[in-house]
Amino acid sequence: MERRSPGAALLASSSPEEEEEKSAAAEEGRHAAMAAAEQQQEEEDEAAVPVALKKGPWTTSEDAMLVDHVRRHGEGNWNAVQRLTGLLRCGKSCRLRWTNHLRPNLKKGSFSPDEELLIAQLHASSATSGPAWPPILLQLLDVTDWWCCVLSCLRSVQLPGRTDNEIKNYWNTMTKRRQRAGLPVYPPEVQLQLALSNSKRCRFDEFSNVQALDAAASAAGYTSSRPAPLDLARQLAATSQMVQFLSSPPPAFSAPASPWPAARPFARNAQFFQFAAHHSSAVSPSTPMHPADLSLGYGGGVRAGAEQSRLAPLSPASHGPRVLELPSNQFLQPMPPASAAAAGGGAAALLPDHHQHQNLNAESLEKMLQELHDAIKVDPSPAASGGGGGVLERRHGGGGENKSGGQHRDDDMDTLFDMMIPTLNAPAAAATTNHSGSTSQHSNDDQEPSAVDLAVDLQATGGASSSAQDWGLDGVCQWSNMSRIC
DNA sequence: AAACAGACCAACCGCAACTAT
DNA sequence: GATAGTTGCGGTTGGTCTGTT
Repeated sequence: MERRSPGAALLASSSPEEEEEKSAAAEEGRHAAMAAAEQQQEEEDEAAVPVALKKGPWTTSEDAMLVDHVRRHGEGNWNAVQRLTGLLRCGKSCRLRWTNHLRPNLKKGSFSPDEELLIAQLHASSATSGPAWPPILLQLLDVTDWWCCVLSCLRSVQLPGRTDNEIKNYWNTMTKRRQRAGLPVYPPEVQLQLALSNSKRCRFDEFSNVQALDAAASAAGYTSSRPAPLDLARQLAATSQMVQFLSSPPPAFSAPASPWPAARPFARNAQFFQFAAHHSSAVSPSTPMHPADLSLGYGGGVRAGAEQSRLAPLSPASHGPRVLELPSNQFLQPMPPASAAAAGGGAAALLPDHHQHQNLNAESLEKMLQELHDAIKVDPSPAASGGGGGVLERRHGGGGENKSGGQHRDDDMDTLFDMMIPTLNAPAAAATTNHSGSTSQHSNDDQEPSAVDLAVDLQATGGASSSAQDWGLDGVCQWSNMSRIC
């Protein structure tokens, strides 16, 4: 039951001729709109009467005006839309319309089993850690928010093209349905995840009891149409690659003080990686944000000490032609390989070759990650560690010395590697266990992967998100995927 | 065929957090 | 530090579609 909005139809791909016609029509409409807007502005100035903003469903012409506005000015500053285009919609409504319907690379249609499971996992973690769908691994590992942000890179590709609203609606509907049916909201593997989040010091072999989980899944009413369970284990395995890479060589690793507040970690993360052109708050490639800067921004909004503690550019390529941030590069603007790699984050590095996007240069990605690793080895400045110890210190009792926070970070990292490294050291056996167990339970399931390799099987971790068409749009890596989970 | 209920989804609202001035 | 503007998130509502009776 897929219903396409007028806006979706507006953005649907078509022939070049049609595109030209559309473009011309849009241009014409834009001029008319601009003229109307100017006239309206004059009238408003004269009358000084507040304009009655329109509510309710959007029309195609309104969509066209909004799309054209974003095409010209980029995302952000939504309240200017009404002023610049004459669109009788409040900025909030414009943002919502763009985000949920007009934005390119939106994924419509029903959720796949992979996505459903991921949503359950993400929701389960948010149930224990607060709002904003935090990374599931944060609760499992209790690592610093810095790591939270790194791991968010992985999560960002899990549900590409899905909007908050879409996920929210799905979740509300699904939970209502399941509760009405007397079934548990979370699938068994997510319940296990919740249990493990309490124990924290879980080990990989705790994930290997696939048959028991599948039995529980059947008992709980989850059908065999979903993929093999324990994708969480694969996520952990895939994530551990990222973690291990970033932390190599492990003894020298030193994570900076937690730079971001616990809430909305991913918004911060997106800012960290995006390049600015329009948005005032974005980070330009020539002025990369050091975590310490951000830590100073925590609470006080100050970026003192930025000059002496600048993070080296993630990649030399990031000095290349300036690319627009989110809204603009979605309009098929080329992206430097390193930028594309950054957009892909660690997850892209974990993609099997046949799943990697053509623009994702493995070497540049590796280089970027190495630079990132080097950057996070930089000791946080006193100001940063003192003022921005922030989340970590609060998590561990708050107000502690920097040294104390560092010790906690060490503990966190011990926990992290204690869990992660065995995943890498013994992936084959575990994969075999997982695979065989799953196959026995899902022998009729066409979605069962033909070969399970914990070290590289990101397809399982990201579900449908790992396909090339989901990751890229006509050769452009989807930066919007970095801004949120959907 | 009509009426009804449930599901789905777009849109709005209120609040909180963040940022710039 | 105060304030206004901007943005994001979660809850909620109302319209539309679909399946059932």
